Amino acid sequence: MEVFFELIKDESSLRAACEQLSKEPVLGFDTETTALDPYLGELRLVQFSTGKRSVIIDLRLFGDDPSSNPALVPLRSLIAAETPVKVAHNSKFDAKWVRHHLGCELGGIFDSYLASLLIAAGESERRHSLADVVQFFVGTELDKSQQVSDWSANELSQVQLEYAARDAAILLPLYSQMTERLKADDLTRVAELEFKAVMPVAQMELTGFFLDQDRWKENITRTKADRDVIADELQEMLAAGVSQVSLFGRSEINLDSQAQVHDALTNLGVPVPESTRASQLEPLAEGFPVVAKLLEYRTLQKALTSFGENYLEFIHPKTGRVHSDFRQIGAPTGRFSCSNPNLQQIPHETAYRRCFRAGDGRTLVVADYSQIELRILADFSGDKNFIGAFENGADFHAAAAAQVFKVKAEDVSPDQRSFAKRLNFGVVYGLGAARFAAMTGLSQAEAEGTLRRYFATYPDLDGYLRKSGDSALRTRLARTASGRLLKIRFDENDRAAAGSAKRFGTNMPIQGTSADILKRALSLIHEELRETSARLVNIVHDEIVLECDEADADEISQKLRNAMVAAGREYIKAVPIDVEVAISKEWAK
DNA sequence: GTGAAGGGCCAC
DNA sequence: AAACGTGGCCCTTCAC
Repeated sequence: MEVFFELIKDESSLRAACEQLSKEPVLGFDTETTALDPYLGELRLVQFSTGKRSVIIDLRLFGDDPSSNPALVPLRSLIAAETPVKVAHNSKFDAKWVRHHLGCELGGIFDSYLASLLIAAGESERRHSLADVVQFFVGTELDKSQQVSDWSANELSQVQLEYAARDAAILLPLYSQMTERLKADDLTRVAELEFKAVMPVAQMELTGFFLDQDRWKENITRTKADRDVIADELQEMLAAGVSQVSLFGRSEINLDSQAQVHDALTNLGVPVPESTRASQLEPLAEGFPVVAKLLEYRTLQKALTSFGENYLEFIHPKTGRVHSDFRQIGAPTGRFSCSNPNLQQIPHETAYRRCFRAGDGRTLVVADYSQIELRILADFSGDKNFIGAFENGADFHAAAAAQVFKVKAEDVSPDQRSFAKRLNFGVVYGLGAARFAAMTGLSQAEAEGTLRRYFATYPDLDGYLRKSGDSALRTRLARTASGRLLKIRFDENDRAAAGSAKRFGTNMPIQGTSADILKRALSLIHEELRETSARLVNIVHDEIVLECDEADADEISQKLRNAMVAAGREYIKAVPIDVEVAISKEWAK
């Protein structure tokens, strides 16, 4: 593929080129950088393409700090503008570099990577690299061999420039194919929702979250000491079952080995179930102190291995903060995933959460949706009683218990509330009587009775869940409120697979609508707080954490709440949206 | 040494 | 007859 390109080296040709480009409705957009981390590398090239012609800007020729060079004003305006639309593949990457090195936002995003994920609708075997997506939608081969070439060389080779030009150019035919496909699959609305969330996420990754090293290390030291004591005691207890085989005193077993622990427990006469997971062992803990000790060890060991030194390695040498990778379509439901490190699985205990805190003179604003998935379920089902429980005061689970067990609100027993709560959460996932019995200690018959009673109280909820599951099985499709699509694949001869597919198909619209709402909130917040001291630092499915100047905290928290409620109302009409907001120096409530 | 699978457990 | 959804990441085990 021959691509004509112009290499921009000076201010006047840049101004002329930007003027021309700004008249286009759509541009391919790409960057070349000397590293993957915007804090550690140079933004070397910025490329635009109309498809026929590409423009390559060599930023090395515009000074050491492009963000303060007035010659780049036309470039920044073009990049930040909502039109032309900028088609980019994984635009979060380019947005971070542009934000950090040019000091402007990337406006008018059409992201071919996110679009590809939406169209794939959960088909996990599909790949989404630019080359894969171009192959799939345009039908041409794309050579990516220059992607890892040396973009820090003083003189870029003709081959490199042609690669840069072509990568931007291919995005135009890709755009026209993908927009058609998005329309055909009724995915335009959710695509727009995703594209508007890119910039907030890019900014969040750049900002990072401050992790207090000293506090974190105190945790490690304390946990290590506790773990060592427990490990010794556990070895001692387990040795009773295996000591005969060793001539050299006590034989150590590997406490982290499933198989060895299982054998040792069996030798001690413990009736170990097939699995030694905590939920299986818990009933044995009372009768067998060694089992209790093992569970104690596991908790401490988990804390040390998953939430220990490893997190400290992620503190950035330049910023002193943790910059995780957030994938905005991390799950086929549309939920985010987070890694390196995962900030969505920090233990709830204060000892851990308080390590994530605001910088000096700053404070955190922590907001989360109250029972958002249950509200979505209430709205979707239209069940009058279920909706009513949200309107009957603050304690939803108690209100539900009163309805299910037909008692006055003030007469709800702790057990009744607990049953109702477990059912409320469980029904979203397709909880069955056996599991409910196992988790509550009820007999199978009692569990079945309680489930029946629950669904008798909420007949339209029952009806909705049945209809939703049946439809998922029949059509093999599910959608969220924004139109996000899931294709469900299963072998219909495999009953377990069909059951699993049915539960997934039922759950996806609920979980996915929650993700829709969060993403909508992100873009509203981004707009609303653009000129303020507030920065997004973390998101956890139904929770948003901002950091701002202490003086602004009240105002920011108001705006955050308003944006989150407004986002919820766009999708949920029949049930009030409730957001809890806290202002705190630490990420602990 | 490396990588995949399986078990386990943290979050929502 | 079925067995509660989504992720990331740790460790062990086993194959290459």
